[in-house]
Amino acid sequence: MAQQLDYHQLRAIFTRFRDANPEPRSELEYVNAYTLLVAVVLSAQATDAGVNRATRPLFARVTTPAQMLELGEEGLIEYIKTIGLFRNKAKNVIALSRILVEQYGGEVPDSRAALQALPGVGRKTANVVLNVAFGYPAQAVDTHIFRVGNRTGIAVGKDVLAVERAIEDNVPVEFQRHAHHWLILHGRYICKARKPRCPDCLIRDLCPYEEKTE
DNA sequence: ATCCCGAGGG
DNA sequence: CCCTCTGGAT
Repeated sequence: MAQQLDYHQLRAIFTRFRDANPEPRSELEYVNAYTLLVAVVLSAQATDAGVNRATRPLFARVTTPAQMLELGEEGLIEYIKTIGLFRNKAKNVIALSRILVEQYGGEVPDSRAALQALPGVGRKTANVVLNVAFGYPAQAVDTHIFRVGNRTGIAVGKDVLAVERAIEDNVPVEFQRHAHHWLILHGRYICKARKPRCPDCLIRDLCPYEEKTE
Protein backbone atom coordinates (compact mmCIF):
# COMPACT_ATOMS: atom_id res chain seq x y z
CA MET A 1 0.00 0.00 0.00
CA ALA A 2 1.44 3.35 -1.06
CA GLN A 3 1.58 6.40 1.16
CA GLN A 4 -1.32 8.83 0.89
CA LEU A 5 -0.46 11.66 -1.53
CA ASP A 6 -1.05 15.23 -0.40
CA TYR A 7 -3.41 17.90 -1.68
CA HIS A 8 -0.95 19.44 -4.13
CA GLN A 9 0.07 16.12 -5.63
CA LEU A 10 -3.59 15.20 -6.06
CA ARG A 11 -4.31 18.54 -7.69
CA ALA A 12 -1.57 17.86 -10.25
CA ILE A 13 -2.86 14.34 -10.92
CA PHE A 14 -6.51 15.27 -11.36
CA THR A 15 -5.62 18.28 -13.50
CA ARG A 16 -4.06 15.81 -15.95
CA PHE A 17 -7.07 13.51 -15.83
CA ARG A 18 -9.37 16.48 -16.49
CA ASP A 19 -7.27 17.84 -19.36
CA ALA A 20 -7.20 14.42 -21.01
CA ASN A 21 -10.91 13.72 -20.48
CA PRO A 22 -12.99 16.76 -19.39
CA GLU A 23 -16.36 14.98 -19.25
CA PRO A 24 -15.78 11.34 -18.28
CA ARG A 25 -18.85 9.16 -18.59
CA SER A 26 -20.03 5.75 -17.46
CA GLU A 27 -19.46 3.07 -20.07
CA LEU A 28 -22.52 1.20 -18.87
CA GLU A 29 -25.45 1.72 -21.24
CA TYR A 30 -28.77 2.93 -19.80
CA VAL A 31 -31.72 5.11 -20.78
CA ASN A 32 -33.04 6.37 -17.44
CA ALA A 33 -32.41 6.13 -13.70
CA TYR A 34 -34.16 2.76 -13.45
CA THR A 35 -32.15 1.11 -16.22
CA LEU A 36 -28.98 2.59 -14.74
CA LEU A 37 -29.85 1.00 -11.40
CA VAL A 38 -30.47 -2.37 -13.07
CA ALA A 39 -27.25 -2.14 -15.09
CA VAL A 40 -25.20 -1.39 -11.99
CA VAL A 41 -26.74 -4.30 -10.08
CA LEU A 42 -25.87 -6.56 -13.02
CA SER A 43 -22.31 -5.20 -13.19
CA ALA A 44 -21.11 -6.83 -9.95
CA GLN A 45 -18.06 -8.98 -10.75
CA ALA A 46 -18.74 -8.54 -14.46
CA THR A 47 -17.29 -6.40 -17.23
CA ASP A 48 -19.39 -3.51 -18.49
CA ALA A 49 -18.97 -4.82 -22.03
CA GLY A 50 -20.60 -8.08 -20.98
CA VAL A 51 -23.38 -6.23 -19.15
CA ASN A 52 -24.07 -4.00 -22.17
CA ARG A 53 -24.30 -7.01 -24.45
CA ALA A 54 -27.08 -8.37 -22.26
CA THR A 55 -28.89 -5.12 -21.47
CA ARG A 56 -29.01 -3.75 -25.02
CA PRO A 57 -31.80 -6.13 -26.07
CA LEU A 58 -33.29 -6.10 -22.56
CA PHE A 59 -33.65 -2.31 -22.39
CA ALA A 60 -35.09 -2.25 -25.90
CA ARG A 61 -38.06 -4.02 -24.35
CA VAL A 62 -37.98 -3.07 -20.65
CA THR A 63 -37.32 0.44 -19.29
CA THR A 64 -39.58 0.57 -16.21
CA PRO A 65 -39.98 -1.58 -13.09
CA ALA A 66 -43.56 -2.42 -14.06
CA GLN A 67 -42.38 -3.80 -17.40
CA MET A 68 -39.70 -5.79 -15.56
CA LEU A 69 -42.37 -7.43 -13.39
CA GLU A 70 -44.26 -8.36 -16.55
CA LEU A 71 -41.13 -9.96 -17.97
CA GLY A 72 -40.64 -11.95 -14.77
CA GLU A 73 -37.63 -13.66 -13.24
CA GLU A 74 -37.41 -16.50 -15.76
CA GLY A 75 -37.84 -14.08 -18.65
CA LEU A 76 -35.10 -11.85 -17.25
CA ILE A 77 -32.74 -14.81 -16.86
CA GLU A 78 -32.98 -15.46 -20.59
CA TYR A 79 -31.42 -12.03 -21.17
CA ILE A 80 -28.77 -12.11 -18.45
CA LYS A 81 -27.64 -15.71 -18.19
CA THR A 82 -24.37 -14.82 -19.91
CA ILE A 83 -23.47 -12.64 -16.92
CA GLY A 84 -21.88 -14.10 -13.80
CA LEU A 85 -24.02 -14.47 -10.64
CA PHE A 86 -27.11 -14.24 -12.85
CA ARG A 87 -29.52 -16.13 -10.59
CA ASN A 88 -28.93 -13.86 -7.59
CA LYS A 89 -29.06 -10.80 -9.82
CA ALA A 90 -32.34 -11.83 -11.48
CA LYS A 91 -33.97 -12.44 -8.12
CA ASN A 92 -32.77 -9.09 -6.79
CA VAL A 93 -33.81 -7.10 -9.87
CA ILE A 94 -37.35 -8.52 -9.72
CA ALA A 95 -37.60 -7.92 -5.96
CA LEU A 96 -36.32 -4.35 -6.16
CA SER A 97 -38.60 -3.62 -9.11
CA ARG A 98 -41.59 -4.74 -7.07
CA ILE A 99 -40.57 -2.40 -4.25
CA LEU A 100 -40.16 0.52 -6.67
CA VAL A 101 -43.67 -0.08 -8.03
CA GLU A 102 -45.32 -0.63 -4.66
CA GLN A 103 -43.51 2.00 -2.57
CA TYR A 104 -42.06 4.63 -4.92
CA GLY A 105 -44.60 4.95 -7.72
CA GLY A 106 -42.19 3.30 -10.14
CA GLU A 107 -39.50 5.94 -9.57
CA VAL A 108 -35.93 5.47 -8.32
CA PRO A 109 -35.41 7.15 -4.91
CA ASP A 110 -32.53 9.61 -4.61
CA SER A 111 -31.45 8.92 -1.03
CA ARG A 112 -28.71 6.52 -0.04
CA ALA A 113 -30.82 4.97 2.72
CA ALA A 114 -33.72 4.19 0.37
CA LEU A 115 -31.41 2.84 -2.33
CA GLN A 116 -29.45 0.62 0.04
CA ALA A 117 -32.67 -0.83 1.43
CA LEU A 118 -33.32 -2.35 -2.01
CA PRO A 119 -32.27 -6.00 -2.44
CA GLY A 120 -28.97 -6.34 -4.28
CA VAL A 121 -28.11 -2.68 -3.70
CA GLY A 122 -25.18 -2.00 -1.37
CA ARG A 123 -23.17 1.11 -0.71
CA LYS A 124 -21.22 0.98 -3.96
CA THR A 125 -24.28 0.60 -6.20
CA ALA A 126 -26.16 3.30 -4.28
CA ASN A 127 -23.24 5.69 -4.71
CA VAL A 128 -23.06 5.08 -8.45
CA VAL A 129 -26.77 5.88 -8.83
CA LEU A 130 -26.47 8.99 -6.64
CA ASN A 131 -23.47 10.16 -8.70
CA VAL A 132 -24.53 9.27 -12.24
CA ALA A 133 -28.33 9.59 -12.13
CA PHE A 134 -28.66 12.44 -9.63
CA GLY A 135 -25.35 14.30 -9.93
CA TYR A 136 -24.28 14.03 -6.29
CA PRO A 137 -20.51 13.88 -5.59
CA ALA A 138 -20.80 10.36 -4.15
CA GLN A 139 -17.66 8.23 -4.34
CA ALA A 140 -18.45 4.65 -5.30
CA VAL A 141 -15.36 2.58 -4.56
CA ASP A 142 -15.20 -0.54 -6.71
CA THR A 143 -12.42 -3.01 -7.42
CA HIS A 144 -10.67 -0.56 -9.79
CA ILE A 145 -10.75 2.43 -7.47
CA PHE A 146 -9.65 0.37 -4.48
CA ARG A 147 -6.68 -0.97 -6.42
CA VAL A 148 -5.71 2.32 -8.11
CA GLY A 149 -6.16 4.33 -4.92
CA ASN A 150 -3.85 2.12 -2.89
CA ARG A 151 -1.34 1.45 -5.64
CA THR A 152 -0.81 5.08 -6.57
CA GLY A 153 -1.43 6.74 -3.21
CA ILE A 154 -4.34 8.75 -4.63
CA ALA A 155 -6.68 7.31 -1.97
CA VAL A 156 -5.21 4.95 0.59
CA GLY A 157 -7.35 2.76 2.86
CA LYS A 158 -7.58 -0.77 4.20
CA ASP A 159 -11.16 -1.26 3.00
CA VAL A 160 -13.52 0.40 0.53
CA LEU A 161 -15.09 2.69 3.11
CA ALA A 162 -11.67 3.99 4.15
CA VAL A 163 -10.80 4.63 0.49
CA GLU A 164 -14.11 6.46 0.03
CA ARG A 165 -13.26 8.71 2.98
CA ALA A 166 -9.70 9.20 1.68
CA ILE A 167 -11.12 10.55 -1.59
CA GLU A 168 -13.54 12.87 0.20
CA ASP A 169 -10.81 14.09 2.57
CA ASN A 170 -7.93 14.52 0.11
CA VAL A 171 -9.16 15.13 -3.44
CA PRO A 172 -9.71 18.85 -4.17
CA VAL A 173 -13.46 19.50 -4.23
CA GLU A 174 -13.65 20.67 -7.81
CA PHE A 175 -12.44 17.25 -8.95
CA GLN A 176 -14.68 15.13 -6.74
CA ARG A 177 -17.69 15.05 -9.05
CA HIS A 178 -15.78 13.28 -11.82
CA ALA A 179 -13.13 11.50 -9.70
CA HIS A 180 -15.20 8.31 -9.80
CA HIS A 181 -15.06 7.89 -13.57
CA TRP A 182 -11.51 9.17 -14.00
CA LEU A 183 -10.27 6.56 -11.54
CA ILE A 184 -12.39 3.76 -13.01
CA LEU A 185 -11.24 4.46 -16.55
CA HIS A 186 -7.63 4.77 -15.43
CA GLY A 187 -7.92 1.41 -13.66
CA ARG A 188 -9.64 -0.29 -16.57
CA TYR A 189 -7.31 0.77 -19.35
CA ILE A 190 -3.98 1.77 -17.79
CA CYS A 191 -3.56 0.85 -14.13
CA LYS A 192 -4.88 -2.69 -14.70
CA ALA A 193 -4.86 -5.35 -12.02
CA ARG A 194 -2.76 -7.87 -13.88
CA LYS A 195 -0.49 -6.09 -16.33
CA PRO A 196 -0.50 -2.34 -15.71
CA ARG A 197 0.52 -0.20 -18.67
CA CYS A 198 2.91 2.06 -16.75
CA PRO A 199 4.71 3.23 -19.94
CA ASP A 200 1.40 4.70 -21.17
CA CYS A 201 0.44 6.25 -17.83
CA LEU A 202 -0.38 9.97 -17.61
CA ILE A 203 0.78 10.24 -14.01
CA ARG A 204 3.75 7.92 -14.09
CA ASP A 205 6.16 10.56 -12.77
CA LEU A 206 3.89 11.23 -9.78
CA CYS A 207 3.29 7.57 -8.89
CA PRO A 208 5.41 5.49 -6.48
CA TYR A 209 4.37 2.19 -8.02
CA GLU A 210 6.85 0.37 -10.21
CA GLU A 211 5.83 -2.58 -12.34
CA LYS A 212 8.15 -4.38 -14.70
CA THR A 213 6.02 -4.84 -17.76
CA GLU A 214 8.95 -6.06 -19.84
C1' DA B 1 -15.11 -15.74 5.53
C1' DT B 2 -17.98 -17.82 2.03
C1' DC B 3 -21.09 -18.23 -1.67
C1' DC B 4 -22.95 -16.74 -6.07
C1' DC B 5 -20.95 -17.56 -11.45
C1' DG B 6 -20.24 -16.57 -16.91
C1' DA B 7 -17.00 -14.53 -20.24
C1' DG B 8 -12.62 -12.87 -21.58
C1' DG B 9 -7.56 -12.36 -21.21
C1' DG B 10 -2.99 -14.12 -20.42
C1' DC C 1 -4.97 -23.61 -16.41
C1' DC C 2 -5.46 -19.07 -13.48
C1' DC C 3 -7.00 -14.27 -12.66
C1' DT C 4 -10.18 -10.50 -13.20
C1' DC C 5 -14.42 -8.05 -13.96
C1' DT C 6 -17.82 -0.80 -11.56
C1' DG C 7 -20.49 -6.50 -5.15
C1' DG C 8 -23.95 -7.95 -2.00
C1' DA C 9 -26.04 -11.04 1.38
C1' DT C 10 -25.35 -14.43 4.80
